Amino acid sequence: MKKIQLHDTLSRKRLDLVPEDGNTFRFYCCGPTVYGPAHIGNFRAFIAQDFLRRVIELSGLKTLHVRNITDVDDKTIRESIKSGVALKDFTTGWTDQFHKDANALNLLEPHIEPSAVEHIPEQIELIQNLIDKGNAYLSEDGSVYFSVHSYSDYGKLTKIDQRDLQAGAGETANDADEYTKDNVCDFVLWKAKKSEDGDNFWQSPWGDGRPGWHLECSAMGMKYLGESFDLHAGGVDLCFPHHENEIAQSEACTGKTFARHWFHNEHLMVEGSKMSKSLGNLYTLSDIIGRGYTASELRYSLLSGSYRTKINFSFDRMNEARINLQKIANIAYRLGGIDSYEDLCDIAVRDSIEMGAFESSWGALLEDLNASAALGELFGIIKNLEKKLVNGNLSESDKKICRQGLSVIVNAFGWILPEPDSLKQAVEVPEDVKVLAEQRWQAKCDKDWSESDRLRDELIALGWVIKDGKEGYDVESVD
RNA sequence: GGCGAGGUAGCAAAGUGGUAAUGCGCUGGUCUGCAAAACCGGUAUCGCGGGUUCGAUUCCCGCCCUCGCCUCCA
Repeated sequence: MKKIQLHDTLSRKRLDLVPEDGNTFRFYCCGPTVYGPAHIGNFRAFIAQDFLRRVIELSGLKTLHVRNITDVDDKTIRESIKSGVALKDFTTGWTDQFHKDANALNLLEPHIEPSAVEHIPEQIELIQNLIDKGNAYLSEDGSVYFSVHSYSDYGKLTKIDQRDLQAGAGETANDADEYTKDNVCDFVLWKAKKSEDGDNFWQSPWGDGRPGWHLECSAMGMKYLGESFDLHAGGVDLCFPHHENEIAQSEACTGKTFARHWFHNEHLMVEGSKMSKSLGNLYTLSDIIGRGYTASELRYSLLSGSYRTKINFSFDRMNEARINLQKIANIAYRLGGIDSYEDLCDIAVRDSIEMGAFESSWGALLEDLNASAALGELFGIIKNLEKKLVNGNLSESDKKICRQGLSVIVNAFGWILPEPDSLKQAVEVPEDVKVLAEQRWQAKCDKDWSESDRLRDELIALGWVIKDGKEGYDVESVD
């Protein structure tokens, strides 16, 4: 089977995705900061990562997927204190909520989901290492900073020139911290205890305090995936400074390449601008469901454009998702259903999966997860298949292969399909509706068109639509 | 100012040096008493101006516009 190709932010090239150990693809995703409900923009990132993982696994590779929970940082501490709940309880509540949403969106569970607050010893060790190597220094207030000057490759991910950093420093510096830094671009590894942090501090060789945000991902990534691993993922906004800093502190410490491949998804936009609380254009999964849409429809929407392109969220887009998912569900039903993800992965590990007519759609996914092209191919294939099914030109063995091919595509996108239309007719029709429908059919048979049309309008008003056939009719619920 | 993404039909969105997938919508047809549903078909010369080329939407140069990052952020 063809290799997966994926764009790499660091080299800015499309590269073959190959696990370093030739066996298991090890990757790290920056997880949620659990201080409130994740919004659908956050989920775009997690869905993109899930999509990547599914394609990798369906192509026959094993993965080791680590996604952290950020449960100690400025925001979690601030919000927990504001709500009067202990940090641990506060973050546990939002972590649970995140899991519920992730589950509804059919995200595969990461193999390891480390919590930052439970890895403080590892973070302290990393800091000590950096101090010993001369890459970090202690400031007067007991904080520890990473010295950007000490790492000559600083800025390689986002192509930042150190001179530019210094030039821009005067404008972007945080006044409160400025005097403690050799260079304003130095970033904090260990934050000295402050009164506003309440009880949320830990002991360290440099006094009480807490770890800096950038550090946790380096510490946990290296702990679970090794000093060098296959891929690191996150939203584009994390490129700088978060990932740039992760690279600096990790590589300064180990002298090895931190992540071999960088995967960044673009933002989700709403009404043409970035989703944010201040603009009031922020949606959570609950908001979407409250509007009558399903999590799967959201998932379809968020994957219907390239992960590297901004997507403008809209309810028109959600409606389109609904219609298309229904179309896919209908063909899936006619082919005999969808095979489970686990079964498909089992086959993929042993052998390449036969894609049959769906080869072109799958091929598009292997080329930098080209979802748009894959969907384009998919609908073309579906159209052909329907024609064959109608004409009875699809043999049982072809049908079986098609079912498998479609199953791979459906599972790669991770859609949970709705009931096919043909099963929806089984929905219980109320007696009075049945009576009206029967009366209409009679009127129609009697060629009493005005009465027939009147009864049909009446049924529509009740929310039922008549679909006439040659020998009879069906009654279906509108929507 | 620095870095980055993007401008393709009403909307969404791929793609390619040789006259542009796909989905929604719209529209014509078949079917129907008329509809609905279904099926068949139609629907763009690719931001603007130059250049390279036999030929550019696709390559190069300039310009305009949109958006993101540069402070926390998926």
